[in-house]
Order: sequence, then structure tokens, then C-alpha cells
Amino acid sequence: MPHPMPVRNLHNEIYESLRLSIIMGDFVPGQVFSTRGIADRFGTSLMPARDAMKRLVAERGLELLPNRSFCIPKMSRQRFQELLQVRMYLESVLTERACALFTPEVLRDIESINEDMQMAVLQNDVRGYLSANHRFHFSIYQAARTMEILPIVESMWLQTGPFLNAVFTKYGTLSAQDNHTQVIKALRRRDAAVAAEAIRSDLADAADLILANAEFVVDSDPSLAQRTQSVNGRAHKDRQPEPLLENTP
Amino acid sequence: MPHPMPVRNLHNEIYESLRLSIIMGDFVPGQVFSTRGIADRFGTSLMPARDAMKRLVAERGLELLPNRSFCIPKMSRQRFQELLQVRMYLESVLTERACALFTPEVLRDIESINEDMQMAVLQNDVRGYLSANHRFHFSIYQAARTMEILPIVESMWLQTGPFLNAVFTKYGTLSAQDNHTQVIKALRRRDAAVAAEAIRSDLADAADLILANAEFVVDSDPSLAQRTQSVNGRAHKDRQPEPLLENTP
DNA sequence: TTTTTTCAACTGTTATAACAACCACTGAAC
DNA sequence: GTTCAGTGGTTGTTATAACAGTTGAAAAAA
Repeated sequence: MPHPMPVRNLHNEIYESLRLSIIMGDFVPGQVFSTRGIADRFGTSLMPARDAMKRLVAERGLELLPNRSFCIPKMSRQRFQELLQVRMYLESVLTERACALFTPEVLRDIESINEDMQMAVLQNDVRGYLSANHRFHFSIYQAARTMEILPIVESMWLQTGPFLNAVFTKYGTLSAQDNHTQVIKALRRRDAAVAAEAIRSDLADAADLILANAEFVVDSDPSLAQRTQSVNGRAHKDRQPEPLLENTP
Repeated sequence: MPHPMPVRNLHNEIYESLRLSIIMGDFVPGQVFSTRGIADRFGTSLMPARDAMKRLVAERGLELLPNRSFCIPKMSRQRFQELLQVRMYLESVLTERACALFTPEVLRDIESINEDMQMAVLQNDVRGYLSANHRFHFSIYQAARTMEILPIVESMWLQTGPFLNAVFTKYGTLSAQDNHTQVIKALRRRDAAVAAEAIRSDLADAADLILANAEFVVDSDPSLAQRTQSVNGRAHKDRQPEPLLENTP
């Protein structure tokens, strides 16, 4: 959240809910949305739903089809590698900064989250794993206290979210625990270089697994014509059921 | 533009116009805007103006005050340095990629733009200088053909725009021609490393000049209370005249 | 059966109006 | 003179309705 005093708006609630759903992989790449559909699900008029979706488009978590609705962007190998390159740089920078600034309380949070994650792995709880992984990383990144880099990284996670989940639900949870414990150990010693390198390894390992196992929706250069076609076929009816979070009002 | 087939919307025209005005420094940091004011200037209803401004907020070119209007974000030394760090990385990455991909036509464009810029410097034409500088950089960045990094860099320019101008109008145009000719020479030889380094020097030199000469509006850690206060005093009346571009419909 | 045309249902966009929150000012009370 | 409640005008937010463009499938023609 960029704003310390969050405003209680309808479109803010829709935005937060949709954003979480996207990051947690509740939607599948190519899935189509309509403003009216979202408004109906949340029980509001068009305007708040419209505001939320346009904000997500600006943050690149959604995409507008040429003259049509909104959809979850598809992923290509090239796109994935570009995102990875930027993420590895920015998230290691955040980790370095956090290493000098974090409080003991933050460290305790991170350790607790890491335990949650190990528990989720043991129970094969994909959603719990993804949630804990997200909280683990952003607890560190928020400790870096930079309001310029953090929003970019949040946008990156928004873009990789739907695709990450599509892979992890297929191939089970990844054992990224080694990297995470390495991060924690480095944080304890306030060793910025090692901590940043561990974060980089974490991202690189996950990316390797994905690049090896995932079939990408768009593998060649994604021309507009290719991106236009919906994975669900027709856009109007027979749409994907649009699974939302459980906290739908 | 992220979208090859730009939609002809009212809010898109307002967005483009405001965006250009922000980048070209027509607005001063702290300046306050109201939706109705923008709508009046463009002769539309509230909705398109609202859409455009909210999009600019998402792209961090505007900021919402806690429960009030929109404003041009203020700059602090810390913020400026964070932006610089990210820009130096991302823009050098784009330059490296562009070095392998650019066509002879693009190179001709860049050389022509560079001549325009030299002309503007001779005539002390600040606006022409800033415009040419913007086109110079983004002609290169667009040649890199990455739709993941380019939007981030555009957001960065949107954030540095208002502040850059406030400095350049005071201290005259900067002689960045050395770096630009270095870039062109490196591009001709397709020497990615040298080209990227020249771009980095270009950014660093401009930043040095700014950090040395500019008095920052917010110098200490910008708490919310500080950011809230308007540089124009009262928000409702006696507002800054809000100079817009000449192409106001 | 195949092709073309038509049309109904859907899409996002925009305008308008009503709303509650907020702020600067005014005027009355002390 | 100072303080404080009131007030008018401002703000963004939301709902509703009308609009134009697009789509897909049914209906009509070949």
C-alpha cells in the first residue's frame, strides 16, 4: 500500500480482492473479465468495478483486449525472462537495503512466516505455500523502506502470479526452503551481499523449474493477433467460471 | 504506448495530454488538481478526467492527498537517488538490448534528434531541449523491444519530469551532448557495453548537476504530514494557475 | 448443405445527478 | 479580542441511464 491511511472506498475493496486473487493464482492466463460481471459479483454498480480493473491494467496485472474486455495477460518465454531479470536486480537491491534497516521484530516475523511455509509444504498446501512465500519476500522488501522500488516489484509479482500458480498446482510445491533459510541466516548477521545473493538464487531456482516444466501459452513473439484470441473461446458466453476469493461480499 | 492500436477515447486524450505536460515539466511539484477543474479545461464530464488522473496516479505521475485532490508529487533527495539508481540500471539494460536490435532507420532518427537537441541548446530553448532529450532516449529504448521494462522506465520519467524542468529552467540547459554523441558512436559500432556506459554517464551527469544545485522541496524523510501540505497554500481557491499544454481542445 | 444476412445481447464509454466528507470562511457568543 | 459553532462551496465517490461498437448465433437465401 502506498498510502498509510487507506481510504475506505468500494473500488479499493474490489481492487484489493482482485489483486490478491491474481497474485495467488486464482485466475488463469487468458481469462476474460467484464466490468459488469465483476460489479455483479461484488454487488456494486459499474463504476467501482471499472476503477479497480483500470487500476489493475495500469499496474499490468490485467490487460485490455483491443476493443473488448479485460483479461489476465498471457505469458511467453521472453516475457518471463525479462520479468525475471528485472526482479532479480530490484529484489536483491531491496534485500540489501532491508539488511541494514530491519528491526528485530521484522526478523521474528520472517522466521515465523518461514515456519508457516515449511508447514504448508509438508501438507502439500499450495495456497498456503504461495501465501507464505509472498509474505516472506515482502516482509523483507517492506523493511527496505523505499517507496520507489516497492511498487515496481509489486507490479512484477502481479504479472508473474497467475503463471506461477498454474505451474505449482501441476508440479507440486517447490523446495525453496534452502534459499529462504540462507536468507534468514544472512539477515541475522546483517550480511547484505549474501542475503541478496540468496534472494537471487531463490528467484533463479524457481525460474529454472518453471522454464523446464511449463508449456508457455505464447511461445513465439506475441503478436497482437495471437494475444487477442481468448483461451476460453468465445468471450461473451461460456466464460471461465471466474473463481473469486472466499471473501466476496 | 503499450497498445499498438490506440483506442480513441476521451480519457485517453486527456491522459496523453496530461502525461506529456508532466514529463515536459509544465507542472510544479506540489501543484494541486481537481477532477472538475481538468474536466472543465478539456470540456468533458467528470468521468474521462477522472479516468485519466487515476491512471496517472497508478503510474506514479500524480499522487492522491489523504482524502483530497490529486497533486504532483514532491521530490526529496532520497527519492531522487532511488529513482536514479533504478533508472541507471534499467535504461542501460534497454540500451544494451537496443544495440543488438536497432535498424539503420532508427539510427538515422536518433542522429536527427540529436541535431535538434544541439540546435535547441544553441537557442537556449529549454522546452525544445527537454523534448529532444526525451525523444533521444526513448527512440533507443523502444528499439530494445521489451514491453516489460519500457513501461517502468516511462513511469520513472513521469516521476522525474516535473522536478527536472524546475531545475533546468533555473540553471539553463545542460551540456549532455558529449554523452549523447558517445552513445551514437557506440551504437554505430554496435558496442553494447560502451553504449550502456554512455547512457549511465548521461544520467549520472544530469543527476550530479541537479543534486548540486537544486533545493529540494522535501529534504528530510517525507512523512505524510509534510507531503500533505500544499505548496500553494489553500487547496480550493487561489490555486496555481495550472498551465496546460497549448493543445488543449 | 453452404453461405450470407440480420439481429439481439453483450461490451466499454460518457454524461448527469445525488451523496457524504471536508475546509475556509463568517458571525455570534463569551 | 478570542473562541467556537455554523454554513456555503468545494472535493471525490457512486449509481443510473443512454450511447455506439462488436460479436455470435439464429434466420434466410443460395
